[in-house]
Formats: sequence, structure tokens, C-alpha cells
Amino acid sequence: MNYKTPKCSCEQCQLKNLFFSHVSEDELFDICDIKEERTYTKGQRILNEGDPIDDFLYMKEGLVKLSKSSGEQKDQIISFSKPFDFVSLLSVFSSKVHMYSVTALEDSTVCVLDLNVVKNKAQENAMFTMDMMVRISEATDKIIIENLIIRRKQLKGRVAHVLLYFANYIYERDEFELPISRREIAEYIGMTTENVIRTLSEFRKDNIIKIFGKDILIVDKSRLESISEFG
Amino acid sequence: MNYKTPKCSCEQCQLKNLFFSHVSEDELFDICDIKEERTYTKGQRILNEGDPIDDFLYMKEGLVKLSKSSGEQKDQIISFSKPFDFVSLLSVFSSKVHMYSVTALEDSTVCVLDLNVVKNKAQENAMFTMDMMVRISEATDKIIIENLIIRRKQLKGRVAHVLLYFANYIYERDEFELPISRREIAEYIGMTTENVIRTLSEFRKDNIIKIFGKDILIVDKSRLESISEFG
DNA sequence: CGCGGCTTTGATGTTCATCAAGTAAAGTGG
DNA sequence: CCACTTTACTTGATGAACATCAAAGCCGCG
Repeated sequence: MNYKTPKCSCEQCQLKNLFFSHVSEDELFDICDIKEERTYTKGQRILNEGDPIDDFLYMKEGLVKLSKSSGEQKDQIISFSKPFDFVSLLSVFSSKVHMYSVTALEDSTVCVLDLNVVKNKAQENAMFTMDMMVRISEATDKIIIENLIIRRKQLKGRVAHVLLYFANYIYERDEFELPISRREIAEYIGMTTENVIRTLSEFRKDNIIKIFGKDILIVDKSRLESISEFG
Repeated sequence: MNYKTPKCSCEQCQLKNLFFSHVSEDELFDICDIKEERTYTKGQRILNEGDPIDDFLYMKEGLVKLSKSSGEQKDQIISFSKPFDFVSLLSVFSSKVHMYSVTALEDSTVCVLDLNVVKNKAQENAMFTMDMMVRISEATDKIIIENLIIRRKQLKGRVAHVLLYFANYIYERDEFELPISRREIAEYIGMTTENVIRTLSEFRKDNIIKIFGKDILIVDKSRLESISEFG
């Protein structure tokens, strides 16, 4: 399913400056040498909750969801991540096993480093560690704040918020294909699937959005923003 | 209000091993030299949302809440922290201003270091930085997971969960004085004050707990645990 | 003493989950 | 490729969970 590409050139990687700006060329070569790139197709599980943490991952391309299962058939979605938002990051230095599952929502490419190598590097190169720490802080802060925002809205506000989240933050356009099912929206905002659907239908009837299956077109954005804020 | 004690001896601090196990005695002396200890009384604000981040704080004693205001009079409580759970930690390396307010719920002692000194230390001493990163990860992971747990319960389960949280995690006994008001419980679990009170009264009527103002005695713990899990 | 904040209870209405039932879409095996 | 099964989606009806409004008692504090 997922295949390993031959070593690619880290020198030209966009992410190089993000994580390795304080890693010398020599050191980078070491890291690069053990690096593996994996691609996942839409729907594939990248990490499983409970699996041991052996690797250090970061996203190069695509979109994923972080989720946690809570009893049979009940999932909670914690966040969505795109490149530059980290992935394996959250519990990587504080736990032996992954606390969340990670699933590809779009075809995704992930860079995989042996965690021990990264840890060793981190123990010698303080600037590298600092850079990572900043990334970790940013990623987790984002999750915490997003959760607070969602929690203080009610149904309509939450659905509006999610639509705007994908439009503004993920796709940067007002017409897009929802990468997730209605049920997943529900799992993210903590409501039921039926009510998510009802709300979307209502937005459609009120000419705020147009819906063609998974395709969404935001027609009246200011109205949607107002619902997100006050509704 | 809060007073600065003369430099205390870091050598004997319980927290030394936690944060500074990889800092040499010499380096520790540098840090110790610029350290300030501040005490806050119950109710005092330690940090204000929006204030610039100049210091690096960690708790020595007491109990605090992290909160975020969302419009007039509407606060959301993010988490409670006791010593060994970090404090100024969350956004300290990823933002210029504090994203949350921190308030003492009990008389608290906080150790204050100049952030630049800590950053400099972190940039030279990778092991120190690693230790910090692990702490940060643990603290934020805890917040995220606790939030997920609360979110999948409803009113009674959430109130039961909070009582057990204080009994098991904060005070480690089944009789304790609630360090927060009913309103703050509501702000933490995302329900209204009235419903928190109603639920507590109901627990009292069902002989699950006894209430004397802020004093709580858990009478039927297994029942409370069952409500927390299934209710 | 009186004011404001915290607590409590009840009555009422809104929001939302649940149940039910049906359609559409998508994957599965012959 | 078609029948079959499953999964996603949709709408309506009902009741449960919860917020809101109102009123009153309590307590600490100036």
C-alpha cells in the first residue's frame, strides 16, 4: 500500500528550514541518510493509538486527522493537520505509545525518522531542540485554543466554524471538497451526525452555502461568519 | 501584595531534579542567582492573558487555574495545575504574549526566572531543553486528554468527574475543600452554574456526597465513579 | 446596614440526542 | 456487470438534557 521512496534530497526540502535550520549540513546528511518517505492514500491509517512510538514523523504533503477512540464505534477527532503542523509530535517525547490515531484524509506524504536518532541529535544540538520545542508548543496551543473556541458555540455556530475553518485555513478558497464525512464533522464538533446534516441543510435552504455531495460552496460568507460568532 | 523572598537555596529545591537534572552546579548557580520567588494568596492573578511574556515560571507550591476570557464576563477554565505540572509553560516558547490567565486558587509559591536567561541556557544545554520539552509535552497532553474526557460525558458525568479529579488527583483524599466556586466548576466543564448546583444537590440527596459549603465529602465513591463513567 | 457576589430551587422553553425510516452512494462477491 | 450488503446521507417526530429566567437566602465586606 504505502511504498518507500529512495532517499530524496533533503537539501531542497521546504521543511528543511523549519526543523533543521540549526542543524549543520553534515548532521543533516546523517539524518537524511536514515530518512524514509512514506505515502498514504486517502483513508489510510498512518498511526494507531496505542502503538509504540518508534519513529519521528512530519508531514510533507496532504491532510490528516488526529483522533482518539472512546469505546466501541465512538471516535473523537482532536484536530486536523496539514504540512507545517506537526504530526507525531504531541506525545512523541512524553509517552512510549501513541495517544492518538492519525489517518490520511487526502493522499499524504510523511517523512519518517528513527526516533532515537532524532533524540540523540536533540541531546547534542540544543538549537535543534529549541526549534522543535517551539513547533510542539505551537501545534498543541493551536489544538487547545481551537477546542475552546468550538466549545463555546452551539450547533449552528460550530458547523459554521468548521466550514470556515476548511475554507480559510485548509483550502484558502470558498469552494472546496469536504475531506471528511458528516459523521466526522460531528466527531470533531461533539454533536450528532443527524444534527450536522440538518444544520448543513438549513444553511443550504437559507442560501448561505451550496452543497453537491461533498462539494461545498460558501455563498454568503459574512452571514456564515456571523453565525459562527453569535449563533 | 506578593513579596519577593531573598534568594532561597536551589540546592535543596525539590524541583531541582525535575528541571535541572542536566544542569551543572555552576550553571545552576547562575540560574539561582537571578531567581525570584513570589507568593500569591488565594484569588490573586499571577498572569494576565495578553501580557507580554518576560518570565519563565514554575510552581513550587499551591494550586492555580488556567483560564481564557471569551467576551464580557464569560470565562473558560482550561485546566488546574499543581506543582510539577508546569505553568507559564504552554505558550512560553511559541508566543510573545500569554494566551491564558493564571490565577491562584490556593496560596501559591512560584519560582520566576528571566525568560531570556532560560532561553540562553536552553540554547547551549540540549539536555536541559529536552527535559523541558518533555515537561511541556506532558502538561499539554494532559490538558488535551482531560478535555476530550470531559467532552464525551454529560452534565452528571462531568460533575462527578470533577469531584473525582479533585479527590484523586489534587487532594488524594475523599474529603476536601473545593478550591473553586460552583461557577468555576461550570466554566471548567462547559455547563451553567445552576446546573452544576442542581447536580451537586442531587448527589447530596442520593447520599453520594455530603456538602458543607465548599467542603465536600465523597460518601459513595464507587457510585460516583460509575456516574462519571456512564452518566 | 446594605450592597454585591455566591448559592439554591423552581418553572419554562430551547437545544439537542435519539429513534425511526427511507434514499442514495459505494464497496463486495458471484 | 449485476445483485447484494454495507455505509453514508437525509428528514421527521419525540423526548431528554440543558439553558434561561426569576426569586430568594446567605455571606462577607466596606
